[in-house]
Amino acid sequence: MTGVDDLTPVAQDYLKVIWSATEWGDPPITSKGLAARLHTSAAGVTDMVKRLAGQGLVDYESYRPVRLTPAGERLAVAMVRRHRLIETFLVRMLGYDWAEVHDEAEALEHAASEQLIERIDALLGHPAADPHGDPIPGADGTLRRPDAMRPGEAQGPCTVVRVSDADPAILARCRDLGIVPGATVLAAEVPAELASAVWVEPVSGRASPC
Amino acid sequence: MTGVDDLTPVAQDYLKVIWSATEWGDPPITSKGLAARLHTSAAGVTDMVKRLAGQGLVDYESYRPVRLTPAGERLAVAMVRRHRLIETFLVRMLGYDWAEVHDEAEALEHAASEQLIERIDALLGHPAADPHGDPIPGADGTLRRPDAMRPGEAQGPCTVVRVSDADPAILARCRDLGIVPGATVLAAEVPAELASAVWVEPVSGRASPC
DNA sequence: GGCCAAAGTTCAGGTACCTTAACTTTTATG
DNA sequence: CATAAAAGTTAAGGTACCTGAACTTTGGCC
Ligand SMILES: [Mn+2]
Ligand SMILES: [Mn+2]
Ligand SMILES: [Mn+2]
Ligand SMILES: [Mn+2]
Repeated sequence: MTGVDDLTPVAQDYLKVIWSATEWGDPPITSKGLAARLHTSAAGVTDMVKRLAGQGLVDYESYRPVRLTPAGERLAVAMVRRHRLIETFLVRMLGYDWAEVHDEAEALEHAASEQLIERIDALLGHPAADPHGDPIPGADGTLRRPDAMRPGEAQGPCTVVRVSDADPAILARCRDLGIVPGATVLAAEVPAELASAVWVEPVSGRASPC
Repeated sequence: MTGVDDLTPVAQDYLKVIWSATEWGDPPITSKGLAARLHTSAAGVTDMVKRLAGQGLVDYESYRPVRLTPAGERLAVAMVRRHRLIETFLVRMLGYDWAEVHDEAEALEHAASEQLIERIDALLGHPAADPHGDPIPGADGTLRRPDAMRPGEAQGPCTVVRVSDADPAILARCRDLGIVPGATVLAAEVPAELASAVWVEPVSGRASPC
């Protein structure tokens, strides 16, 4: 199990979802969560998770949440890198809207070769984050996680760091309100129903006194 | 069976290979030919061809070559369009060499959405041919087949129309010799071992008397 | 026209992934 | 802490694709 393309597309998606579940502080994912995100049945999840455990990619005990092994995590991060680079490419080079890019990347990530991914990365100038503000892991697996908070936990002017790409409708609304990574907003002005999808960082110290 | 993404990737490849076999005047493909091109066993081909026949995409009689039905041809041409647009995109936008582009396109063609294909087509300015000179079918299935001949059948200065992309080594040699679509060569100067991979068109009338 | 090699098919069986239905374990809660 | 709902697993079975081995058909050749 040396590289990501020794895996089936389904296995690639499982690892990616298991990894992503904990990226922003949530607990390890359960069978139910996997079934929901992968649009499959709970029975199918049990089946597949056992296969992944057999390959040494996840640690699994019956009736317990799934966790990645170091080997599984390495491959999961490689898939996340692929996904986010492809999303960035589609938005920057092909005019995709950030709300529609996810599904396309979800399919392409399994078909792109390592070579294509590295060419895209170079062409884009090694971007640090995808269109939603999610950090893009390096080719070596390194990942710089921004320490961001929810608008409810912050005060005053904040830089938008990330908007969850889980719901295209929320992305469209945020785009219309100018709530996009890099933009400055007042924490209190983020609508309540969007707040749980938005991560911000208070504008630092006395640097930007506008 | 309305669109190409109602098919499995394997079915997509079968249709594309069956169609491509006859593109340059060769007879309908046999089981052996399909097995060779698709890197699978003869038994697997029989199995799959029956499935395609069951879906009304091919006409099939035991021990006879396979032919596409009109429905199958429509979908095959759509796949050829995808493949060739992706090849063109990879060469023009991502710096791929024409000898390495085929395998990448072979995978991406199954993952790209119709929307992505049309965006690529527009971004490239609706190219008429792929990097090897193979004509790109229109979104409506129309295809203009250039009437070209082999170097052995021509005389004097010719425009290179197409180089078969079946063998990357031949592509690399042709590239080094300047035998690329659009270039002018003397028919007699195309090396014998490359001639069967090259299609040319005599430079017309007295137009280019150099 | 019969024979034989090549081509093609059938058969038995395997893997990955998926489903529904029945069953078990966990957990929440009164 | 008993119990019911929720979560999770097991079991049985299905589809797509694939393989090797045994068998059948085809087509070229003397
Ligand atoms: Mn995916
Ligand atoms: Mn994203
Ligand atoms: Mn393909
Ligand atoms: Mn080509």
